[in-house]
Amino acid sequence: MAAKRSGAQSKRSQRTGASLQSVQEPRSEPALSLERIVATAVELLDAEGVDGLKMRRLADRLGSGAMSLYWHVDNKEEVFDLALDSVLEYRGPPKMVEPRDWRAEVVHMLEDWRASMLRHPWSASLLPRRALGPNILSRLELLSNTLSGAGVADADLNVTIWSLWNYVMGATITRASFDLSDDDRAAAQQRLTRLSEHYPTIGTLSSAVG
Amino acid sequence: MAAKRSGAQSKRSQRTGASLQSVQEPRSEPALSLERIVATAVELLDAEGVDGLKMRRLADRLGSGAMSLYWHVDNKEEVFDLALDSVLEYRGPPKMVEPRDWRAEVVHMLEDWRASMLRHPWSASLLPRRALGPNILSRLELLSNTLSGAGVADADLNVTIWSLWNYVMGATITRASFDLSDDDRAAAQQRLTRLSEHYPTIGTLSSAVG
DNA sequence: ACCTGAACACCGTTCAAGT
DNA sequence: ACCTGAACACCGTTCAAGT
Repeated sequence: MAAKRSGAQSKRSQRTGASLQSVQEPRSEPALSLERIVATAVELLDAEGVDGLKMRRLADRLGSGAMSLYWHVDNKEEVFDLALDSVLEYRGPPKMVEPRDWRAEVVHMLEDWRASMLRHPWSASLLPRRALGPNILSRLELLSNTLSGAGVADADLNVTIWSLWNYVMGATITRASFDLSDDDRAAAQQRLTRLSEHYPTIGTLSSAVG
Repeated sequence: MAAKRSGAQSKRSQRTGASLQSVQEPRSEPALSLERIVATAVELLDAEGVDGLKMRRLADRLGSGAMSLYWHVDNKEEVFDLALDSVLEYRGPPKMVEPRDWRAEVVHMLEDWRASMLRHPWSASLLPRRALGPNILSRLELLSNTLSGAGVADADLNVTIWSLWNYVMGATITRASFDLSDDDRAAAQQRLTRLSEHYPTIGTLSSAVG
């Protein structure tokens, strides 16, 4: 996903005095691009969570000045939206199955969707609060078309789609937030067991959420 | 919910010079208390959403200095946790039904839970990311006990509870985020219909989410 | 015990400017 | 077209102090 086309001018090479902390950025950075910004934002979100994404930190990782981002992007919210949608891209079902089985196709897309969100735990809790990007809209469109082709009446499409949406979100969002960070997870676990004295039955609840 | 016991000393009455913007705070404020802080935080969250809760703004509403909050509360996160849990309090099923029907009891608690979250749309998206407070733990405990009493084997309790949890969350979280703010809602609606050209079927999706 | 203002560190973003 | 640092507004929180 990282752009690698042209070599960068590395205008800041003259700045390197002692190059103490330049271990993080080994070579001259490629030019800034929306693609690279989004990919790096996803990395940062994976590593540090939603609160870890700061414009300056993102710029640092990209080896650029903090303000350079604002030429490619309007504001931080747009970074969130782009990172979120980029993670939800759907490449379609495996080519193996040619006999178009609508049920298998729906299940595959939904399971892939859930897997994508679990791979990037911040995305699940972000998704309901942000506008729907093109990739998630594509998934909904595919779902809609497949169900429609399978014979679901137009009048029922709405409820069907939102039911599936709700099902996947419900089966994912709690599970994903358990994976948010090891610290939180450990703390939550500890808190649960500590409170098990006051809430006897609940104390035995494992974290097998999904 | 607002504490009303003792009159406050109103030490800042001597400060009022022209009292231009004192329309918002009609009388001498009651003393600060955790109860009052949490109740006001909920008000603020209802009115302005998650991003609208700032310590200074909260203090303003309470008619106190910004730093006074920090005597009652460790940090902003604790305010979130307390506000969230306060909104999830369960007062139990109506007294009418004496013949303890476990199914009715479970359904009532879950529907009440969902209704509570929809009444405070910020709470649904906050719940999966925060530690479980005493009120939500009480609900889980009640659920656990009721199901157990109804004959659900201990080995199945875990899966049962989390399935119900996931179902309620799925049925609530998307719906709640539609109610987050009228601005967002309108923008999302407009965005959906604008994008309906590229995604023909999706464009007809109404917001009848839940 | 309870409250306060000044001050600090940090962060998103504007702006005027550089190439 | 693309990038930059200085500067501003804002926010959470520390601290030393008041009553």
